Amino acid sequence: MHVAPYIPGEIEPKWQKIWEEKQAFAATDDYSKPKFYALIEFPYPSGAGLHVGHPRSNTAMDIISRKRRMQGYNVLFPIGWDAFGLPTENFAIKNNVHPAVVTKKNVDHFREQLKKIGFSFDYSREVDTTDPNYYKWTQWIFLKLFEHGMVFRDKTLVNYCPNCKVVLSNEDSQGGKCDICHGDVVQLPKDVWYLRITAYADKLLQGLENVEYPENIKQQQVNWIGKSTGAFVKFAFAGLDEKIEIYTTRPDTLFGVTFMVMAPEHPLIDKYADKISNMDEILAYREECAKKTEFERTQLVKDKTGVEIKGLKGINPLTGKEVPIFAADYVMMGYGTGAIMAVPAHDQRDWEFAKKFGIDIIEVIKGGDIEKEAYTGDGEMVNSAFLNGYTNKKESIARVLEEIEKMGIGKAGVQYKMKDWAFNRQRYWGEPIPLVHCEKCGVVPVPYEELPLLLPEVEDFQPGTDGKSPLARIESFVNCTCPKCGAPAQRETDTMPQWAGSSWYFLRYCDPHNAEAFASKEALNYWMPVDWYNGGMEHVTRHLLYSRFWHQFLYDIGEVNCPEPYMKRTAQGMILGADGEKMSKSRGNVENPDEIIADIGADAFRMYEMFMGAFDQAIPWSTNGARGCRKFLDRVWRLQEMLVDGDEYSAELKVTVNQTIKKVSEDIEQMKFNTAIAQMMTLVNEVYAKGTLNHAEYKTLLLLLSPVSPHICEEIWEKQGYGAPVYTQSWPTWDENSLVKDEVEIAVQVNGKVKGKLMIPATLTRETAQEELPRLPQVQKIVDGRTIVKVVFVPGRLLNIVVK
RNA sequence: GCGGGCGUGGCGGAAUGGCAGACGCGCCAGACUUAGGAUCUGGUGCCGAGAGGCGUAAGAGUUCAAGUCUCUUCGUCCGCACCA
Repeated sequence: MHVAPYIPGEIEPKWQKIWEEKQAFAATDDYSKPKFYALIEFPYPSGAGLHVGHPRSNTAMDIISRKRRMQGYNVLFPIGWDAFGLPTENFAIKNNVHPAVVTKKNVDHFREQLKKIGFSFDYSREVDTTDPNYYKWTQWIFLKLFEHGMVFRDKTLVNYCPNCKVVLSNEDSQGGKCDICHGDVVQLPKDVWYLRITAYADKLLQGLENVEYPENIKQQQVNWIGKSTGAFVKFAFAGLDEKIEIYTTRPDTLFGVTFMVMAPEHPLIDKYADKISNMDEILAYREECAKKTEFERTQLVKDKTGVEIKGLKGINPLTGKEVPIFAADYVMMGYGTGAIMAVPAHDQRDWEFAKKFGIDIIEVIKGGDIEKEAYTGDGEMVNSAFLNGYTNKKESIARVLEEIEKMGIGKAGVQYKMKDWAFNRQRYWGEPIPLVHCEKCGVVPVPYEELPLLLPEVEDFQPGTDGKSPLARIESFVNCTCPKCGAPAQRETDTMPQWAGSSWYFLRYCDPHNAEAFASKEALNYWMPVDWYNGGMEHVTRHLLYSRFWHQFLYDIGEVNCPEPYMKRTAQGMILGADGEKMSKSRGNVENPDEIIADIGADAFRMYEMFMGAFDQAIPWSTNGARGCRKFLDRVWRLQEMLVDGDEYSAELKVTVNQTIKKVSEDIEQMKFNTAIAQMMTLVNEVYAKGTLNHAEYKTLLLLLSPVSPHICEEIWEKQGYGAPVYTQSWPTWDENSLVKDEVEIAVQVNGKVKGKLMIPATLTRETAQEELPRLPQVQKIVDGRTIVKVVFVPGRLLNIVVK
């Protein structure tokens, strides 16, 4: 029988329309069924549209979702738009259109592109972070955070991008570069709203123990949080009624302190400026440090700089000895207390500084050569009064902590590298922060019933040169009455960062149209936590941390039922350009999915995205490789010409079909899509070698292939009259007894080297095989008269004969 | 410096400690044909005419058996980085 050619351009739109009309993939509110919540990071709808890298995550979770539906789960696989953000705003400014107009256009384009790939999203649950019905609840959660003391205002040095004219969080300025424009970030003193994420540092760490994340993701989060344990110790200033607190992880080396260092910006320097004889020099040094670029701070690390603070001396609280104090930029204001005790004998940085400035080095732990470098290992304590003779770091730390606590000069403590989350942005296209500044009452939250606090319409979104948001120029927005006392007051005019809306969107999907709450308790109890969340590595120390923080907070105040939002997290590898470089417009190596789909069809595109290599690894795009997948689908299509009757698997194909069901079922769960697809190719190759296949075999192949390439499977299924659509069918199961052939070929080895092959019955037991196989003439020939010392038989694999 | 990976054909990559290179791309040969970005069949790690030998970054070790486990070295990628 001859079939018409396979034309994906015709069948794909046809099935996409059918799925849409039938609401084929809408999650139901039948809470009695087992649920499966599959999540991908909702896209930021940029003007550039999708490139072939974006759908990799979606395709993987789409395959898993489609399979789970066929396995009887009530699957929630939603999509939405993370649409607030600076790129849109910058585009809007440049082209003089409203960001909302740009956003709508981009969202429509993204949705259209995604639909063309045939993802089984539940579009009825779409969310959009810029929709007032959505950001009402972003603001609501913010107010809850405020109510519980998790929001505070502080004037500190902040990361500021002069190009984007915006304050950035630590997470958004990693490596000293702005996350949006990649320009240099500078440190400026500024009044900023912070979210107290550090209060959740320990919970964020502990929570990792109960979730299934890859080790590298856990490690990155642990490193980012950067917990260290140590002690806070107070050193007095000689001749002054003032103490300066330092943080150290090595209180056991207190007797080795020969100087102290303060960050150049330390406020105590200013407080005692009149006692300092070289204040001019210090101010000049401070200015010099502020000008240093990130490159100079990190790459020229070895060259320590600093200035002695003349007129101030520290007193070692254990010895009473006076030590000099320096201002040096290897100590930073943002970590610990901004001041340290320096122990050059046992800290390499202090050692380098001491060498350069000619400061004493006192050994308190034996075991190294402190003339050559600092010794940080274990050893016998010396020159340390009551600590002398201790040899174990842990014990000496415990002993000294006991002593300083008794003396009231210090205490054990912990520090984190993670800092509180700088939360306000001086820009237009974000959620307005629902706070009011009242002269009498201070900062007053907008009442819950007034939410959403709408983003006002403006003519001009240019960021202010005065470091203020464009909202500050709109008098009708700024001027309001204090919700508490009714006096005239001013609104906060900064907006929230892009990460706000994405910190809880997975909760809204559970019940997206709810007007009374961000989601009903019933919906949350049923759907949460997310069962499987796939996304990019670039979000590990931002979105993934922020959203865990918000969720843990909502759990603590009883708004959600589970402490961790995501049970399992996986990450896809990046798709690189054909040249092996990251895809970018400037390199000209971007592959556009629309063109690929026009060329080979969405089904082949989806398949290649999964077949090209290990899912979690970066991989270069190859259009020829993608065409190989199209060739395979052509072969699957032409199987229609080879059909014969039969409701049961044929004897010849039974084993391979069962193996394929098993391998595809198991590999999909482990995201080993490439080997799952390879196995289906093997099956099809075998069918071509045989020349025929029956309906039972074809049906199974179509069911197994349907999560990867759904359109072609539906079309063949319909053409062959196999009944209700594939997406409503059950996932096939395999028969354990049909996984091996009756006769198997094994390798015959001598001393571990393959010397020949042998066909044996698959049922042969280990005992019988080891007994009888060596006696066979063909085996004897290989052994060649040598003495057999040992025989190892591995069923289905090999026979190894150890000879002398 | 700290943390986490990864090193296998011309290329992308397979391999619960058990026949290295599945599957695909590319390439070679043949068949077929209303010459196509078709399709089908066979071949394709390296050396060698062949028998055979050698092969998973390098070296050692454990084992009947190592790409896989252990140690050392080298290379490479990612993240953080003067974090006291």
